[in-house]
Amino acid sequence: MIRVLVAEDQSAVRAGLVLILRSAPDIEVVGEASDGEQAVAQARELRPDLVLMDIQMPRLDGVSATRQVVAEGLADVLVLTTFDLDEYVFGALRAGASGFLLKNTDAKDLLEAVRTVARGEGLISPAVTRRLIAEFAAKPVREPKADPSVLDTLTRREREVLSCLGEGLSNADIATRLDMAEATVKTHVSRLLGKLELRSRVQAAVLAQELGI
Amino acid sequence: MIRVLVAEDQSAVRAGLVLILRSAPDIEVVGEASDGEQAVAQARELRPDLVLMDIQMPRLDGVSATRQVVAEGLADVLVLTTFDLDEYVFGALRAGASGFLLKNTDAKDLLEAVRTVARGEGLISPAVTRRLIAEFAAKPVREPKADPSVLDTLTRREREVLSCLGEGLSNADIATRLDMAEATVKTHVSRLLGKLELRSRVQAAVLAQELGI
DNA sequence: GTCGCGGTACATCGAAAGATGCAGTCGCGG
DNA sequence: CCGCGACTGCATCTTTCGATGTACCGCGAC
Repeated sequence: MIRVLVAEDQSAVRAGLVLILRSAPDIEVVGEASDGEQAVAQARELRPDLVLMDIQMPRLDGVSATRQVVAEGLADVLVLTTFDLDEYVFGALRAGASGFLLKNTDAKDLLEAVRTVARGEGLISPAVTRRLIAEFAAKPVREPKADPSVLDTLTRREREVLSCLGEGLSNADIATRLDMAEATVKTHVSRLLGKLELRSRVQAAVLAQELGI
Repeated sequence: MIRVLVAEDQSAVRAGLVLILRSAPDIEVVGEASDGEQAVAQARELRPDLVLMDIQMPRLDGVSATRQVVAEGLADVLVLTTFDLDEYVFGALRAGASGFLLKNTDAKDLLEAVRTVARGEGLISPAVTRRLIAEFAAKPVREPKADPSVLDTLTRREREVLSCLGEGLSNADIATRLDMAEATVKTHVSRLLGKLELRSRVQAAVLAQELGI
């Protein structure tokens, strides 16, 4: 039995969804929420297998609610919306949603989608999939030249300094932020340059950038 | 009528696919190819609506063939493979495939997939979708803060110097590469720092990185 | 022409960065 | 306990950087 929580602010739509879900023998609607905060609260309380989440909701929007539910590991989230705006799609997926459906999906497909996500798989409306693919393909390939393993040779302090270098801070700035003498900052800079085989803080900053620090 | 080209090196599998496709009244198999080069050639010749493309093929693999077909705008490509290796999936999608199916997909879903892609939408096997989402979500958000327009205020020489800064070169290094006195390099650095409202070459280097220079 | 202006170029000088030596503090095995 | 090594911290000294003033050239406006 798949335990589902329905989060949708328009009661008419919510009733329709619940009706559809109840029609399936293997699906149980364990709760309903009419805004994002309720959705998160009920997810904590009821521990459903899956949350059917609308995006447009008062108090806490669906994307934020999704982020929270996923972050706490409460349930998988299947996002449901009327509009397939890129902003919504990508926002929801980044927030950790397992699926993204448009509301024009018919009852049969909705049930199938719920089962698919409950199986731990992912699902996206075909109309949206193409744009997701396009977005994905457009992503620059993560240059693997920046090897995170070299960071292992650095001490914690050195990593902190490196991070600051990545922001373009001067030694004095770093000294203030990390609360140490400028001379000490220089020591750390010098040491990490040696370990990373770099010749100046500029190269260190570039490296920090590539490593996403 | 959806005109389909089937590209698959194993003749038994290919026969099976053709059989399934022919069973649909709205789908027509206009050609078959047993390797990647044939697939591209036939796509050029026959101009199908869609190419059903296997990944493992001799002479030219499916990903490369897909890239070529898409680049020439010949047809949409639906990739079909036995293994859902990340390498295949991401490679195929980057190459411009509109869909990605596993071979364990049943006949009904295969036909539906063909129709979906032919409609201009996208389609991905549920088993693969979740990983695609994960991969997508993991991508760092491309910070748009780096505004290429600020570069317009720089002179050619200053842009050249900025580019060198992005590589982490010292003033002496830059002087050598651009064949000018170190003092001159300093002038340019100083000027571009002013124009870009930066406080050190380190920040300039970081900016150059973000701008992909 | 010649005046102004933007781009390029160089020299000087104070400020910052980087190398180096050294000291205090942990934690660990002998 | 003691020695040892790794980490952190600071001070001194040389190198590099960056701001500033100046000069030359090419080009369009006057």
